[in-house]
Amino acid sequence: MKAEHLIRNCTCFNARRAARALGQLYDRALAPAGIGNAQFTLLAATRELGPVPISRLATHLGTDRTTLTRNLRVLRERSLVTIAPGRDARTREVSLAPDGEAVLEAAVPLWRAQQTRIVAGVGHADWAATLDRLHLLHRLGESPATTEDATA
Amino acid sequence: MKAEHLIRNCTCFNARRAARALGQLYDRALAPAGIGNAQFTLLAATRELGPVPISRLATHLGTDRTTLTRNLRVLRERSLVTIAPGRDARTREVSLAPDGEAVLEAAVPLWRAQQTRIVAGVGHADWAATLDRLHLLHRLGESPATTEDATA
DNA sequence: GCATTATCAGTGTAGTTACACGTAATGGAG
DNA sequence: CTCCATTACGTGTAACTACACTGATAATGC
Repeated sequence: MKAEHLIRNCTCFNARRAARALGQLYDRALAPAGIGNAQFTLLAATRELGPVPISRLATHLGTDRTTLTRNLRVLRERSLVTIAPGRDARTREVSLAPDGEAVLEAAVPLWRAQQTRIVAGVGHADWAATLDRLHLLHRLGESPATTEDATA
Repeated sequence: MKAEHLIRNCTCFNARRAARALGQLYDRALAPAGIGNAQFTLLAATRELGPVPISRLATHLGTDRTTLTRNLRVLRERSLVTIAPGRDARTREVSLAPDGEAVLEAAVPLWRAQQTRIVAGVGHADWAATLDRLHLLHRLGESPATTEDATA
């Protein structure tokens, strides 16, 4: 951990750089469907979770709630999702609109092709392990404390 | 790869979610120094590379060149970096300003503490492997083709 | 019932990110 | 020396991201 190679070893920098590169890659793959990787994720999650309150969606996706509010606005303006008040008057529930279903159907094969290329690039065996690492990093970020250093 | 758990297996989504979580974690750790993780990276890279043209910095950090232009503007307005024309009149070279040195010096211990927590959380042995995975993902994103599928 | 607390959501503000496009300077080919 | 491809850079536009703050509704305690 010499000061000279600080960023080369920074977990945060490397994770974010990898995420940027993958984001661009998936964005280009999904371009024919007219959506980016973030929107794809949002549409897919909405389809999976059915009518779902925004906060629950945010928790599920690991994004800030207010970020989701704005990201949903873009999809809503394109009629890809609908947002309606829930039974609890505080909540607003997100649903996949017909146009959103169509776009998602067009996007899934494009996503699958790109995903397959990545899995092949990493190698099938290593890919599962890679996904596990990403899950672990996410979990470490979510639970900031982990106060017991586990004598590591 | 059932359609139901599409995002759960998406390499892009998981990488970006992990990056978001780590970004927030490092942001909070660096807050006392008055900078975020992206700015920390930028300052550290500038110190390492000395007076450096923007494009070279962009290549080095894996960010878009135009993104760097704007991110540098923020640091420049805070007098953390200086930007001067290079010998080649097309280039503009970035240098770490005195204030930037001070901020960076204050930030490094904060960074190191957070970095250590992450390394401990992942486990020393696994951490190196994790970093390798992130490097690989970055590389896969950078070279989109990798045309030879290696019979995978 | 009423006050307090907790939950859900939006806005103001600001930083990060990248594509499409345009501009200026360099370096060769002729 | 001139023309042209290449290189380096900025701007317009738009999306993604999150914190601090605010308002509205629900749930709980008395």
